[in-house]
Amino acid sequence: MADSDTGGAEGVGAPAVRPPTDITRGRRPSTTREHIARQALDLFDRRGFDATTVDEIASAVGISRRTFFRYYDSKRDVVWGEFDAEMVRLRDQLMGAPRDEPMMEVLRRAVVATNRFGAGELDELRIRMGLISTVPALVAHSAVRYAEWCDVVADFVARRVGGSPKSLGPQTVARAALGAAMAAFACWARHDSDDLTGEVDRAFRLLATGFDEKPLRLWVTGDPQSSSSGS
Amino acid sequence: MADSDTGGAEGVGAPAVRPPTDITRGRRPSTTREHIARQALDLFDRRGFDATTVDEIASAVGISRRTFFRYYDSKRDVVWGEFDAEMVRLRDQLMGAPRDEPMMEVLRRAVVATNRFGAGELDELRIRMGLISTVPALVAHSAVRYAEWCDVVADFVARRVGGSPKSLGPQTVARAALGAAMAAFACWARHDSDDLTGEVDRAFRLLATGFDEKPLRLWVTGDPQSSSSGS
DNA sequence: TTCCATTTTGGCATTGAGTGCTATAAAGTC
DNA sequence: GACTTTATAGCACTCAATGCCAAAATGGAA
Repeated sequence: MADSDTGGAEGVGAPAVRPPTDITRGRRPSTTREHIARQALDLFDRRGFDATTVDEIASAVGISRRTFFRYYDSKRDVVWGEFDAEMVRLRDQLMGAPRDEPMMEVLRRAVVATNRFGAGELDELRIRMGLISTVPALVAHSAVRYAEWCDVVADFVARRVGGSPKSLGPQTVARAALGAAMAAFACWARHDSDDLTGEVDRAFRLLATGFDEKPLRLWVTGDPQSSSSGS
Repeated sequence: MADSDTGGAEGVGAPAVRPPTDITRGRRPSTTREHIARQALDLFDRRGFDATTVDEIASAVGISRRTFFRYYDSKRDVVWGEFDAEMVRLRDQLMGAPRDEPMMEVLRRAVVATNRFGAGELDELRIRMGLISTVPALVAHSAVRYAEWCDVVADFVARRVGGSPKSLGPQTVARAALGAAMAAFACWARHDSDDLTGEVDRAFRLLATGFDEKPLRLWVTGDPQSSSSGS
């Protein structure tokens, strides 16, 4: 009550910062999540994630340690950035697909679509993905951050094949799909394949064939050091 | 430098405890990993993982906090128990399979085989699996603990289809397979399906068909509460 | 201008995990 | 009994994360 509501069901990672409307009352925030993320990623990239303390990040941004934790719930969360927003897109993509399109095809196209990024974002994204797939603390945290992603996929699968989203079928599809996506991300972040969506597409095509060994063209693609082009 | 090495490349989870042979020199250990695990799991089960401090575990066992960390690298590692030993079995199963047997069939049988447990172990295993798949800190840690599992599978796949174990194909199979296994574990730990290997088998059969929607018999199995029969 | 409500910030204290160092206790050997 | 080996306990320390409260900053109202 006593609140000029305008919707604003957006404050997932930003607790009190970023009010729903642009009313400017009270003290203005001294920084932004984006600014903090840029400074932090720069430190992570140069000194390493574990070797960078929250105090150093806060000091680089020009805020106190306590304020840092008002913008991000943890040091790890900085690396994920605005990941939550992408989940809405994934759900829309999955639920908006025609019923007669095969399930795994919908899934593949949805994941590919939600992972298209502009050329300007790719450098920072590669740093993020590289950290997520190599630093143990972040590899660990990814399981928690991607849990909601799994829920979205499991809901979609449950609608298609029936049963509860918690039952074996939907859960297996969701977690296997997550594995495929993470494999694509990690491979893209490792070497310099500039084609992130291509890697995702290939991973999901492999998944949808049940990893059949016969179509070798699906297997010999993303291997930069061995295959010398051709074939 | 200045270090009398004796080999001993076995100390993964048990740093100084448990020497390779049974020579009894020096002070004898005052407890065992198993004893600590039992006490800790009991506390986790009753009070919750996060609400249980290492001090409480140590006090329950009758050792000091510092000694606890000589038996386990972290509080989370207690829940995994002797997980490392199973990895050797998995590798043996995978590498010992005949070349003409289909890859995904070998994988399914290997994972099923390494997850057979005696009736006496199932109660504790369910507690472990329940914690691993529900407590956020453990869900997170699972990504790190299962990384080696993924490496074993990726090595196996790379031998079959060629290329580096780090390339997209093997990585995708490995991570998707891990997802399938985790889904089976979680479903088994949730409800009271006493058939753990059955769940694993079903998950890997789904995976090997590329999650084809048509064979409905694969999808409608593990769904205890809903499924009022009829579509 | 002064007071007030609102919102962000910063400092302080606290908890808890995890690590390094050192002294001590227990066991066998000479 | 002296010596070596091994495990333990205790202490100090770092760092992430949280709760609490006072102070600062901003706009609006009296």
